[in-house]
Amino acid sequence: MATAVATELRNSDLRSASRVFHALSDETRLEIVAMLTDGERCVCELMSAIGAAQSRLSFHLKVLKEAGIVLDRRDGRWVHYSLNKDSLDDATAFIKVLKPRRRLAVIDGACCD
Amino acid sequence: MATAVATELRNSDLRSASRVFHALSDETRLEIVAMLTDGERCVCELMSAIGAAQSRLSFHLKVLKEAGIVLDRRDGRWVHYSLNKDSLDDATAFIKVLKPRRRLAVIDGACCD
DNA sequence: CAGAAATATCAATATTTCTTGATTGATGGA
DNA sequence: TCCATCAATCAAGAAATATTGATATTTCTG
Repeated sequence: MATAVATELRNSDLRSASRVFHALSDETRLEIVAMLTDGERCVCELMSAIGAAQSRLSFHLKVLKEAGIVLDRRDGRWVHYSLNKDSLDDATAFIKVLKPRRRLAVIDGACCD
Repeated sequence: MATAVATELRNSDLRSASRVFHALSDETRLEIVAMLTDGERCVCELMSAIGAAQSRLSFHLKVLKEAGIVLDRRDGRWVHYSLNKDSLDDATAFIKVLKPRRRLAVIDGACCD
């Protein structure tokens, strides 16, 4: 039995939203995103700022990239990462859809029995 | 070396934010939250709507509750869950802090070399 | 061209999270 | 009180994620 909202949300929406939220669910990745708030950074800068091993950082950057949260740009030997503002807007929009709207259950009376 | 934003974000903020995002990172839990958008529901309703075993649902509700996303209310034999609007607002506010602000790296010139 | 630097990838392991089935606790009705 | 119902918890196993160290790839420099 689908609710109004459940009907609005396609499965693909759920999947991509959960991927974005998963990408934001790790403290290391949040630190990365916070650093990128000031502008793009290369991996080497993130490494020293965050104090994580290179392969570990690379792993987390990949998660963020696959979720669409960051973009990468190669410049010679360096790869610069930056935030994808749109993806954060999408996340915000998704949360907005999830907000309480009306209290049907209370209006309708008890659910059960 | 902390950025301006990193300075703004205390560790406890990162921890609670990652907990909230983790709670939203699972499709089953997003379905639950979507259902609760229409108002509070008891576990039995969620079970049939979502088609998940009781212990599985209970597990996910606990994750949501510990992240502060849902509230529970006992009513006789039933426990009703509802959304905590504030927590979703907090998540939105947190994402807002994470948005790109200016492009220091570009203004400053290359990071490396 | 050889070597170094920056980053990605891979394989192995560790850690965390999820699912399932069984048990337990609480509540209300006969 | 006894039983049924609703929901939380627990234990065990499965699955997904994360970490580490080693290796591969690309690009720059001498």
